Amino acid sequence: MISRLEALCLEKGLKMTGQRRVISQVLSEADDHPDVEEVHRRALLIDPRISIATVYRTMRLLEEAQVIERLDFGDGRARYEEAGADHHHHLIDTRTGRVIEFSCSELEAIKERIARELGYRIVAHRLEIYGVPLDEEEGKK
Amino acid sequence: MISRLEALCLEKGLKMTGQRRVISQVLSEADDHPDVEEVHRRALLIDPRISIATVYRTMRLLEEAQVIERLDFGDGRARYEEAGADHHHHLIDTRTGRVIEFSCSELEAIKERIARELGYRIVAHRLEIYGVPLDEEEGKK
DNA sequence: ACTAGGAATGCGAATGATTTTCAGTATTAT
DNA sequence: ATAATACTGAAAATCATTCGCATTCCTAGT
Repeated sequence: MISRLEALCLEKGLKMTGQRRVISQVLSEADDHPDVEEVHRRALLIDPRISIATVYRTMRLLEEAQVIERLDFGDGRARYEEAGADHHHHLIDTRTGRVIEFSCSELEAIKERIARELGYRIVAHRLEIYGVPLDEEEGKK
Repeated sequence: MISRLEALCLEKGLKMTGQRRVISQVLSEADDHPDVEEVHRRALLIDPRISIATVYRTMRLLEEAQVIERLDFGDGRARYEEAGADHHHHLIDTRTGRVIEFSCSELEAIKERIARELGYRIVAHRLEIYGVPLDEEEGKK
């Protein structure tokens, strides 16, 4: 069967190879924000002959085709998620690395307004909040 | 004379060496967002015997001491700015790389609210908008 | 189906930013 | 001043990512 991302790739006219199919499947099934090594690890479970170089190449390809989005949580490696319709942002738990997604239409509106006031059209943007759980804070007292 | 950042370092009890003084001066005088190589280049004009390794070490030291802030505009190298009192964000011109700073108290309030709703206390956050000038858009028509 | 030809892959080497190692030097408290 | 300790320069080491090249795999054309 065809994974969600594979279908998207076909729509965009990308040549589909065995390894791209596997990587598309991995990314379709992911509900987190894996880095390249993690994608490779998961891909190897499906087909053990995929090289990390191919994963890097494919991630770049998919990013350029806007099928996935590259994220950066400041830890030195790129993370990825499916390029969604909904504009959301990330709250990163600095203790555990857990990532919570959220979205806020007010935020979007304010951003648009700020860009317009500065004379710009937004081509991309990102908001990340790094935080620690409130309940753990209490625990420390 | 003592540069603004050098004073800050002294306050924080950092040992002040010749090269740290030079780097502090460079950073105090900068009104842009230089990367490590650029800081090194400017430092060399003041004292030609400063090594890039020392610049890297000092930038990290100053970042940890919260004297400067590390930025990341997605081009693979770290940028820095003086850690300011005012919470501002960056709009990056994707055509020229120019960086415009802006701040918005509404944004701050919304972010705080979102974090609280998710059960977190903010320890850091960042918002970057990447855009192209509106007037250049018109020119293309 | 069958084949040509241009992509895609795998491997290892190359890159670019950053960190570390280590021997020598400078800084600060005494 | 002096000792103890931290800092520096230079080069080697790392880490994530990209590239070069020989081989293999798709896709279009027949």
